[in-house]
Amino acid sequence: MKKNDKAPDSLEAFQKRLVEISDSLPKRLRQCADYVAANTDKIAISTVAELAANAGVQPSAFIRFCQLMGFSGYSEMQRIFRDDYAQRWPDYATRIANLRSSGDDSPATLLAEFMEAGRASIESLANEIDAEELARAVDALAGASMIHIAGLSRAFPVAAYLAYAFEKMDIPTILHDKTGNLDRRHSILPGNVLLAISFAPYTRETIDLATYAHEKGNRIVAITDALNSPFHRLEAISLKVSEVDVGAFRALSATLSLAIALAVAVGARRSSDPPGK
Amino acid sequence: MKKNDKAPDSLEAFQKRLVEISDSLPKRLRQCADYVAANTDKIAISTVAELAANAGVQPSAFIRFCQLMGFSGYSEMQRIFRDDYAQRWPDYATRIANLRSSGDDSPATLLAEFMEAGRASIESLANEIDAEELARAVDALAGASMIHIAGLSRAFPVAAYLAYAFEKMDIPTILHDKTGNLDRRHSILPGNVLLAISFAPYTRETIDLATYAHEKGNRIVAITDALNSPFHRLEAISLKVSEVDVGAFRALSATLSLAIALAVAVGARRSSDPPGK
DNA sequence: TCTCGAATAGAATAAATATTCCATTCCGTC
DNA sequence: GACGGAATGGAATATTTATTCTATTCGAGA
Repeated sequence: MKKNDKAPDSLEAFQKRLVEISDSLPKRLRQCADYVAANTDKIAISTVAELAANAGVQPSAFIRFCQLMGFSGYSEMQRIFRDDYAQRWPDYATRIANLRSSGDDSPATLLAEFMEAGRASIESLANEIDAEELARAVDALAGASMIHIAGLSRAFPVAAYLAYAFEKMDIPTILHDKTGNLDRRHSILPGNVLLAISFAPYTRETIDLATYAHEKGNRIVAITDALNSPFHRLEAISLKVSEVDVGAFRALSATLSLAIALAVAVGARRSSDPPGK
Repeated sequence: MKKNDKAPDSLEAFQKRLVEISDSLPKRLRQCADYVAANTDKIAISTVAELAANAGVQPSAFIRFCQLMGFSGYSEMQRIFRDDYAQRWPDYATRIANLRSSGDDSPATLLAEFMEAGRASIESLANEIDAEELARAVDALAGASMIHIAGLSRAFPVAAYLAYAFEKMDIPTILHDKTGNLDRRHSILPGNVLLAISFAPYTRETIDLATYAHEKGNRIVAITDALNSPFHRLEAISLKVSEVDVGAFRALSATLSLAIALAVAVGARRSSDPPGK
C-alpha cells in the first residue's frame, strides 16, 4: 500500500494533487477524479458506495483512486472534508452576509449582490409566469418547421443559448445575429415561428424583424420584460420575465431559466409528437 | 420502542420537537439535547460515538435520545441532516426521470425544475466561491490593456454577455468567436489577459487558445466547473462554478451571476484606478 | 433505610461500510 | 494473434459504527 507521507492535508493540497495526477489516469480512475472534482462537497456526507455509484465505478476502484491521491483509503480522505465542513457550515444567508461584509465594493460583495438579485428574479418569475401562455408558446414552437431566433445586445446571450439548446436537440433553427450585417429575413417562410427576445429599451432590429414576420403571417413568441412591450401589437405569445437589477446592471438568471425550460419543453414535445412539415 | 409515526422530517420539525421534549428530560438525555441544540450542524458528519463523547454521555444514551425525538435510531435522525445538506446538490437526473414516468412533463413543471436548479446553483456558488481567487481575477483583468474573451458552445452565451458588459463600460475587449473561422490569436499582445470560459467536456478551441496565450506569457482567468480543469496546467486564475443539472441540461444562472459580478467589479476598479497602458 | 421504577453504563450483538484480494478483461507491443 | 502488464469488477473479509441488552445505580417516596 501507498505510504501516505504525501497525503494532502488541506483542500488546497487536495486540489493540487488532483490536478497533478488527473492527466495520467486510466478510464475508471479518471471518472472518479472528474466526479470528485465536480462534486467535492458530497464527499463529507457520502459513503464510498454512494460516490462510486454516482461516478459510475466500483467501490474498489474509488478506493484505488483515494490511494493514488495519497490517502490510505476513503476514510482518511473523507476526514479532511469533514474537518473542513465543520468549519464552514454557516448557511446560505450567513454566507451571503459574510461575502457582503468583506468590504464595500469588493468583488465578493458585488457577487453577493448579484446572487441575491438572481435568486429574487427567479422567485418573481415563479410568481409571475403564466403557465397557459407558456404552454401556448411551447405548442407554437413545437409545431414550427423552423425556429428563427432573434435577440441582440443584452438579449443576445439568451438567443445564443436557445440556439445552442435547440441545436443539441436537432431542432432546425436559425439564429438571426448581425454577422456580416446580413439581413436574413427572407429565410422566414410560412410555417416558421419567430422566437424574439428583447428588453426595454427594445432593440430596433429585433422589433423590425418581428414586425416583418407578423406581416407575413408568421407566429411570434416573445420573451420580454413588460406586458406593454411592442410585441403586444404583433399578437405575439408573450412570456414576461423581469430581472432585479444591481445598480445599472442586470443578470439574466431568471431569463435563462425560462429560456432553457422553454427549449427543453419544445424538444420533449417534438420527440413525442413531431411537427407536420 | 417509540413508533416513529411522528419522526420530524424537516429541520423545522426537528427544532420544534427538540423544544417540546427538552423540558422533561433526565440528566443524560438533557445533555444530549443541549449538545444537539448547540451543534446541530455537526450531526451530518459525525458518528454517534463522537457526538456522545462530546456531549459527555454513552452512545446508548444518545440513541435513546434519538428515539425520544421520534426516530428509530441515530441513522434515521442523521439522514434528515444529510438530506438537507445534499439539497443544494440534488440529483435532478432522477427527479426528472420521476417526472417523466409520472407523465408530468408540462412546461410549467419543467420551468419549476429549472428555477429550482438555478436557485440551488446560486446557493452552491455562495458556498464554494473563493473570495481571494475572485479578487485576484479582478486584479488581473483590471490591469489588462486588452481583455480577450473565449467561450464556445454552452459557454458562448457567457462570453457574449461578458463582452456586452465590458463594452457598456468602455473596456477594450475582443470576443474570440469563430465567425468566418478566423483565428485571431495573434491579436493577443503582451499585457493582455485572456478570460476563458469552458465546461466539461472542454472545448478544444478554447483550451488551445488558452494554451497559446499561456505560452506567450499572458495571464489567464478561467471560469470553469471543476477543480481539475485543463486551465490548471496553465496557471490560470480559476473561478469554479458548478451548475445543478436537470436531466441532460443545465441553466447558467450561477455562472451568469459570477460573470456579471466579475465584469462590474473590473469596471469599478478600472474607473478608480485605470490600467497603465 | 428500604423498595421500586426509572435511568444509566458498558458489554454484546447486529448492521453498515470500508478495504483487500484475486480472477478476468482490456490494451498496447511484438 | 499471442504475450504481458495494467486495469477492472465483484466477491470475500476486516473494520467501524449503530443498536440492543442486561446488570447496576440512582433517587423519590414510604
